Amino acid sequence: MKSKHYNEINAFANPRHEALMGVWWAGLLMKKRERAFFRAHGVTDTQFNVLVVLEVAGRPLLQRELGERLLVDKSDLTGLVDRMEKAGLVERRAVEGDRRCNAVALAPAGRAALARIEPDYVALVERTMAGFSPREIGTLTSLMVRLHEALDG
Amino acid sequence: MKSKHYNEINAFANPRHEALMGVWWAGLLMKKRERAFFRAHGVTDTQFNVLVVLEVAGRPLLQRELGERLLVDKSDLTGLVDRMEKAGLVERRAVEGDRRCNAVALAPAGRAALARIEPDYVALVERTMAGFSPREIGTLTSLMVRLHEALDG
DNA sequence: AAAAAATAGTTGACATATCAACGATTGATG
DNA sequence: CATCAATCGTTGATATGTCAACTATTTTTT
Repeated sequence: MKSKHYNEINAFANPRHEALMGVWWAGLLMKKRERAFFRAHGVTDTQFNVLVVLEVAGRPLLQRELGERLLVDKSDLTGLVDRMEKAGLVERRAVEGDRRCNAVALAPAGRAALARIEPDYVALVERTMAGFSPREIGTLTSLMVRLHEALDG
Repeated sequence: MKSKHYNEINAFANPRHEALMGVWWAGLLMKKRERAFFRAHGVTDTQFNVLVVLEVAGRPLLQRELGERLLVDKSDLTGLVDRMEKAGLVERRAVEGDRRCNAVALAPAGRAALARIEPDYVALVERTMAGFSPREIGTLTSLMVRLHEALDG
């Protein structure tokens, strides 16, 4: 991969823009790297995120709830859950008392995929962040929290 | 938009993962916000990036060069340049001495779009980062540079 | 309860994205 | 110079992502 041209997009010689662009660029690099990593493990990065969210929630989630947690549009969830259901990773269940909704639940193949992939994923994260001190990790997290508020709040 | 569920994906109670996830999340929020911003200005975010890269380069670029600078796959550039050419934003030019390549050049509508959109975009960036001190901006940029190396180097 | 508003999910149109395979060309090597 | 390898772009298959319009079903209002 090896991208060399980051500065060539930083058109505005503006420190604030440079910082924001750095975050954008890092997000793009992470996305690409994760896509390759999860592909080698038999799922897509988005599908893995769905599995993790279901695992953390500890209960089936409505497609709406999945969308909120993953910042995925509801209209994309239809196809995403379709594909995951076809692969046996999750299953749709009827919801008592509201026939508008589906609950999406982890299926056996989904739990198996989580158990198989998570250790490698954690190791990848550790390796990536190995060069940062605990203090720097804390600084980074708190800057990101404030950036989320600036972007979203 | 207003996303509330960031922590619910942070499955691993791991500070390094939390920091990395923060960057991932911020990148996603930026992507979504920029998509809406540029849509309201009549282009897509990816297309605007193409225009900026061409402007900064100051010369027509091969599709390959565009791809390197934008982290966009060459096979995606075919369609991207097709759509931008159809919209009059750029034009393909033959390259002397190498009939394999296209050079992509800014067209008048592309320059006009840049002139029209850039001021608003800069203002958006300024507004987003207004809550960060110059020192914090510097810290953020240097953390991002190191993260790029960890992800890509 | 009847009408109106809100909600969950699907569908369709479009724009990104990735990878593999391919065609045309050019460069490198013997 | 003849072959082989590398390069640039396109195409096709698949997966994401966005938005708007639509259906079916609750919930709210009156």
